[in-house]
Amino acid sequence: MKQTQIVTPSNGMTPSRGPTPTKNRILDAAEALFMEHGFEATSLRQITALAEVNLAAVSYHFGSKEELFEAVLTRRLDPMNRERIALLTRFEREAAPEVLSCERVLTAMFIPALALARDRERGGQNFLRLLGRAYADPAPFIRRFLSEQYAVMILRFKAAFARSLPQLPKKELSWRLHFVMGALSYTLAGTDALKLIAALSPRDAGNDEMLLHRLAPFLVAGLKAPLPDLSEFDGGGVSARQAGGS
Amino acid sequence: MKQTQIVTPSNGMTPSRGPTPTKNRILDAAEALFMEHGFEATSLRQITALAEVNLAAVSYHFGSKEELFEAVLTRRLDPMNRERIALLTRFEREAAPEVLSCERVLTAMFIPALALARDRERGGQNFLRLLGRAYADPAPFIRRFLSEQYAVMILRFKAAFARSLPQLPKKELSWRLHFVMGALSYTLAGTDALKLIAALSPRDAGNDEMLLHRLAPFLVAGLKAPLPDLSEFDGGGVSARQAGGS
DNA sequence: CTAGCATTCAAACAAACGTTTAACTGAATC
DNA sequence: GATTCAGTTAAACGTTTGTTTGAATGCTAG
Repeated sequence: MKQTQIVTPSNGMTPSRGPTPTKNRILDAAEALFMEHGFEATSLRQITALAEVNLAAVSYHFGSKEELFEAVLTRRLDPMNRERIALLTRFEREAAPEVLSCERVLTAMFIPALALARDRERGGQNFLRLLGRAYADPAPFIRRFLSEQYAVMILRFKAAFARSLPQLPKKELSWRLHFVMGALSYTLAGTDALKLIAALSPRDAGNDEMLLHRLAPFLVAGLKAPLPDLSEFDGGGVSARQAGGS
Repeated sequence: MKQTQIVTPSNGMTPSRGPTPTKNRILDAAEALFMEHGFEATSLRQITALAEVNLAAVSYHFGSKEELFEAVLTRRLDPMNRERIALLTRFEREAAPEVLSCERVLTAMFIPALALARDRERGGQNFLRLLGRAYADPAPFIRRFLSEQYAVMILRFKAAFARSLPQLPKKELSWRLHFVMGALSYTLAGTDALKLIAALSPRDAGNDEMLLHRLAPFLVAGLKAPLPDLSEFDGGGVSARQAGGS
């Protein structure tokens, strides 16, 4: 039926006669519009109009609007997370037998995101905002998709962080990683939101590179923070113990 | 035409014959549904069905779907931000002539949010998630509304933070406040997202109180972090150096 | 009683939605 | 030259959307 995968004849035989592969035109348009208006607020007609393809092409190539959305995310997310893991592995190998520092682990998370943000040619800047938005979206299919996409990477990095912060209980680390992801995705999502707080020079806003370099020390300090006093929670009912672990 | 303000006869004259003021029923239903599905994905028909009122009542009482959304936010946000400012002022008065500590300023931000999270009777828990979602929404009318709602409070707190962190340049403080708001709203928005990272006991998830007590030390440490090395940005070149670390 | 007024209601509005259909294209395969 | 099949197309599918209308309702005041 569908699912044919365009051939992309990178060798010489067929001189790539097609104007542009429809599938990619749709993905590019969808990425731009999903980024700007979100999933629900973007219609397939807007997408196909911008992509200059037929409306039915979406159903044909992707099946549904939801599957299109997943394809838009996968296209960039999958390589980025793969890079993150590869980078972390390389860092660990280079540092061996020393344990990786917390900063270094965070760096392995940031560099691929940074590279994507810089890759203006292929949507970069905008895509990270789309991702940040997806993180806050409660739609079940988005949540399911994201946790599947991120599960491997998160577990890998959680283990690395645990090694570099041995004094931190497992549960506390989980929370702090959550905060890290929060600040990161919110920061990436909210170019507009910046104006809420800051009197920033126009040069600064939209400069994701500098942004992430400012974010990193903030997060590292947070990760290394002393443990919170949760005594008031132990006193009460079912005892929210703080995971003796270490 | 509209805008009549229900009388709420709290005294004895008319024994409150109306079953429930329509306006509040709509607000409650809208809050619950906007929280769960977001603004675009929630229809007025879902709202009026849940509220058990006529469809046209929304247009009559609020004018439009967008104005209803703003009313839902205002109802809780306005008092909360007023409380925040009042609390900060009280703290400052009590501490005078000493400067307020960074923790203390953050506490003034958190306590009203915490109180709202606890107020289960009036939507609390769910509302904070709705708010976190709104923060990530790029819809112009939402962005405009939020910055109007927050402008006063943010400026007030920014000044307070500046006093308690005198060594921090203004611009750096702006960024860090942005990160703080990011971690906060993402954390409040993402009860579901928690499961992405953590192996948390069911008791823990959804316990916003403990959550904020874990978040506070994380953010204080971030606010107090040493300044980042931004020398590479002064240089001018794009230079993808990989963040010295370790 | 009557007039005024705020509120509710069922019904309808045009517009836009995601998805499906069936006809058609054009190049490759036998 | 007929067949096959991935790809494209215009048109229509049945829903659902936010908003508007005009008549009904019930209370308050003159």
